[in-house]
Amino acid sequence: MTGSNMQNSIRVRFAPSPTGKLHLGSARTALFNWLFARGQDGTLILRIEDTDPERSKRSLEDSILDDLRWLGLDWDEGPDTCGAHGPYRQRERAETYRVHSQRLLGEGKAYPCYCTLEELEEKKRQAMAAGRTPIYDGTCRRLSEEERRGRELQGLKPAIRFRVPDHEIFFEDLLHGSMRFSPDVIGDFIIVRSDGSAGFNFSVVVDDATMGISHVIRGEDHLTNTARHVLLFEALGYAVPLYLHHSLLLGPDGSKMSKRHGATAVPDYREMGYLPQTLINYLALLSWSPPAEKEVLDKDELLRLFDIGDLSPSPAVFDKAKLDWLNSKHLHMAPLSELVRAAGRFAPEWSDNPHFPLMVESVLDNLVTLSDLPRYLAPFGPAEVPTEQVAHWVRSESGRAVVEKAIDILENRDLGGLEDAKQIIAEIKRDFMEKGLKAREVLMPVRVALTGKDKGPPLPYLLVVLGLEESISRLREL
RNA sequence: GCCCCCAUCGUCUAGAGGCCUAGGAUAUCGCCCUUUCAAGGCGGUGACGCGGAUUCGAAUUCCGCUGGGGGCACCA
Repeated sequence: MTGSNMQNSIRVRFAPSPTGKLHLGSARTALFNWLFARGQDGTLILRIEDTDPERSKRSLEDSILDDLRWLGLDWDEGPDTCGAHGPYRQRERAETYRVHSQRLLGEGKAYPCYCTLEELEEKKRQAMAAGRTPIYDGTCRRLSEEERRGRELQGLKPAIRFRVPDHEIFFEDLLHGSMRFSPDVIGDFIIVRSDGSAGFNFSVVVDDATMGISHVIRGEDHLTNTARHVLLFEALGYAVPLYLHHSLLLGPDGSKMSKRHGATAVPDYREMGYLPQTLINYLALLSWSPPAEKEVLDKDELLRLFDIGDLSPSPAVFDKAKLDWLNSKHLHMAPLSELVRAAGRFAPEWSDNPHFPLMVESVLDNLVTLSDLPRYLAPFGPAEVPTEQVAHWVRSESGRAVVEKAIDILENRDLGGLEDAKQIIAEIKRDFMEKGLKAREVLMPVRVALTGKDKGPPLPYLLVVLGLEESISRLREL
């Protein structure tokens, strides 16, 4: 990834965890960060939050990077680059976390906690039952040195908890304004697990601090976590970054979009035949609207118009119908060559045909996604036996006459390209329309004779792709 | 349960006290165009959650309620 050379102090990050494929909601977060960074000449950092050894998979990291590239969201520093603030995988940053946690321990801002998982579970259950906020009760907070030694001798491996100070927490959110949290609702939280690995809240803060992150742009599900983060920044003596929590992406039922809403991963949409520019455009339209009323935008236009401060604070429901509409728009905007390249895998049985670009062009108006291709391209295949409903077109007297005439014209003409074909069709049409037939009474018999169907691409395309010989032979077969 | 966020057509949104008998997009319905299917053009249906307060005047400000969402892990 090549980055901007005109970097200033604006540094933002996108920090996916490789526990699943790139989610649409994550992609939207990535897009907001990207638009902000690229629009401000800032630096975009890609950080892999793989601290959960159970669920993190390297193959998923690869697929996330792959999907980000497919979307055209590039980064300046990340696991695949050599940046000054690396490494960019949290699992490779253990030493940094260790140093920082030791510091907090040494300063008494954190303490070892020997409570077992079972004990904690029970405490939580009791708190819930009693109607209290299920936060840590502070059992290990005031353990004496002796008590600690005692537990160590028992062979207990402590986790490290942050000692939440007894003062209110304030921070500004760029979208939500002033936020205030009481320390009573927070409770000492784990910063290092008993296996020695850093917890999420801790590694995020240490990384944001040591990577020089200036703006943290993330989903609103992190809004309450931010209170903890601010506390950690302060305890560590680092400057608190600016925060912006954007709205969440919702499923049709109004809850946070998740697997049970169906396809939620970027690669799912890729496979369904949506274009990357569609996804980018659509994701940007959720919680944001362009100042002019033009909604179909490419990445350059987005970059020019988008202002992260204009984001709406209220959540947005993902609407596939509008995504479909947008995709058909982008299908029309994309250069044919690009489309043909992307279309190949959706219509492998056709992609080697020298007329493939023409075929794609002929059905463009019908497509919602590229996966619709085979269905609409079918008329280019072997002719079908006409069903009863369509057979009448070629059985009628005028229908037969039209077909005869078409054969006659085709036998005496060259068929070089689309223009020739258009002329041929026009000629057939002209002849019979002068005799009082309607256009459809002329062209439907030809269509049915050629394909056996009453639906399909414009006739000139059919002629060119089928070729003169094949066209004539199909007309004759009738 | 506690804490936090949010609240305009089904959906995405415009609207920062009078320009709003609330605008656009999508979806939906109808008409036109059309060799088919589409695409396109035109038009219709459709929303300020409720209650107070402030004000000459509130979708727009304030409070309460209701509703929805998120968080409260040795997940991220």
